[in-house]
Amino acid sequence: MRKARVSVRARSEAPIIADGCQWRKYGQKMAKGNPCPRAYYRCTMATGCPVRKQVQRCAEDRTILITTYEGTHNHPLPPAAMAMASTTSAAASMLLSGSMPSADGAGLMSSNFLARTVLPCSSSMATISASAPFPTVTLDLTHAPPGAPNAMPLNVARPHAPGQFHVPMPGGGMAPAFAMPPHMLYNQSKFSGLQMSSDSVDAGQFAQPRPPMGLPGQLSDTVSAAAAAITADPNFTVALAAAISSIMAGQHAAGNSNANNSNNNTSNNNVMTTSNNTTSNNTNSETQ
DNA sequence: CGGATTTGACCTGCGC
DNA sequence: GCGCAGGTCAAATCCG
Repeated sequence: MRKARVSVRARSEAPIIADGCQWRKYGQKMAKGNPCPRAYYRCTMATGCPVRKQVQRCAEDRTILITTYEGTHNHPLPPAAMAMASTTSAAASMLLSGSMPSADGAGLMSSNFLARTVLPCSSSMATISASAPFPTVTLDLTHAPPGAPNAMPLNVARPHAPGQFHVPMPGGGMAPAFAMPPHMLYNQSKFSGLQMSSDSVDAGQFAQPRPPMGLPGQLSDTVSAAAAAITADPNFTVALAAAISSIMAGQHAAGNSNANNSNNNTSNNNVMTTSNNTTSNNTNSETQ
């Protein structure tokens, strides 16, 4: 079963993006063709959490940090991360619904549709790769929001692999992607869940102690606060990284829950839901 | 002293 | 079959 990956290209001076999860470094290798070493991290927020991430600086511009997430959290994530996951899960759903073996045509088109539908306000660039060994969605945050001092057209220098699908997000800044009201975020998560499998939605999405339908007031407040914090936080990549982690978690949950109905999902195997996983202390909330 | 990081060795998959 | 590159392991080391 192929694993879906979500990679985030972000401009960061720090050696690693603080995404709210606890990571333990377990290896480092020099990648061919890149003078910068690639670091391997494993999630240590819960014992046995299979989530891993690779961190590598872009060879073309070392201020860009490429973080690739793989796997799924098997532990709960805080509501704030869940809210972010709702948005990013949309990107993941695009990936999973559009990167299937036969996704060269219609699949990618639907991805485009989803991209425009779900992330209408983001100026970030979502790249869906259907030809890669693993279905991969790349969120390119190197396009800083308007007014950002270090906004640079880095993307143009990046060689785009054939088969990759770029979805320019209309809108002003990337932050607005998270500026939607909480119910919107939740609807997004439902939407992305519905793109996949109903089982996934039931089993994986929001496995936290809360009603499956609708957003309780308390959670709504939390999410709202999180969204506000995110939008107000200049360090947007932190938030996104946490969200990506959550996405991957959702994928895993979907995969698990789909174990008994894989025949129903052959066209979109392993779709993700926003699920249960969650990063606990999000850096955003910390910084607020 | 315990946990995290470093780093060389080892394993595995893939291309030639 | 062989060599290479990516990924992981685990002992040594570092740090709070």
